[in-house]
Amino acid sequence: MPELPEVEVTRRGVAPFLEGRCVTGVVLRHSGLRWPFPVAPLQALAGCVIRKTGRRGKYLLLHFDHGTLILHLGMSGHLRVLPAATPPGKHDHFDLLLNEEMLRLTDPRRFGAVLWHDAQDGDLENHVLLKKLGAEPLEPSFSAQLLYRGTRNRKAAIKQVLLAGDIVVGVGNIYASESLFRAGINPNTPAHRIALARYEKLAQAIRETLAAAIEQGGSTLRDFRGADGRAGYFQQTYFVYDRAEEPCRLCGKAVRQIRQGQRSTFYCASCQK
DNA sequence: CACGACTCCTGCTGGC
DNA sequence: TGCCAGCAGGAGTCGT
Repeated sequence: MPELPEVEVTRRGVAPFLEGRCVTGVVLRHSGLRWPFPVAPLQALAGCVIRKTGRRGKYLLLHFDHGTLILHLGMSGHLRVLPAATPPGKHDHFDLLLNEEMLRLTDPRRFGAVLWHDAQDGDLENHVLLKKLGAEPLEPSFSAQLLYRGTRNRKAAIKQVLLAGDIVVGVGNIYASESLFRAGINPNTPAHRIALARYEKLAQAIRETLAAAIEQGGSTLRDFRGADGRAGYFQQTYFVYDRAEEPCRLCGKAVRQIRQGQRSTFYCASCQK
């Protein structure tokens, strides 16, 4: 399930094949994913050059002179660069043609998105889906202070606040559990009751968790081009995620699984207070 | 505003 | 062996 590290690794994997390349057409095999495809703007991309790739939270951005293509992988989506003649599979919903190659979006569960932001509609940062997003966790704007100040009136559990994405983006269900474990914070703790010193540990834990995941994903970069790779996912070793009843890697006590807002959370009651 | 429930979708797992 | 309920999950939307 793509979280920020997977999305960033995807961006790095496909960027060399996209930046500076001219779009020769698009193919749509479905009316849309989470939202209907923006058919007219997509068709108008033929002849336009992809200037640069980017990322905001879990949104992948392809910048053109006249606007930006916004891609989201949902929880089952992945992108690959393939020969243009590659026959489509059942869940291949969108191709961006680039002469003899193409960028293909596959998404079995169709939680993903393909959207267009026109430069005439103002700054990309003001796009309805992007403007409420919190800080980028791997950029200097993210800090313990930001977490602390942002949570003074938040009584919800810290795990829930991290997932909400309005203070910091890109911390999905897996990395929320992992980061809270590394910081030694119980996921049930009301966010406004956590002191600045503990947010220092959490901010550092989030940075380290995400950076380590991106580094691990680096080995899959070449898989984003070609038909035989499994681009988009990479297996990792987790401290607590998906390890219910297994021994904590630090203290050996059984990892607990609880439900928070219809989502599974994993933690060690002994190491996280 | 803050927050929790609900929702979209398909593939996989477990129970019978 | 087959069937089906339940679960997984990002994040927008809606009701409170």
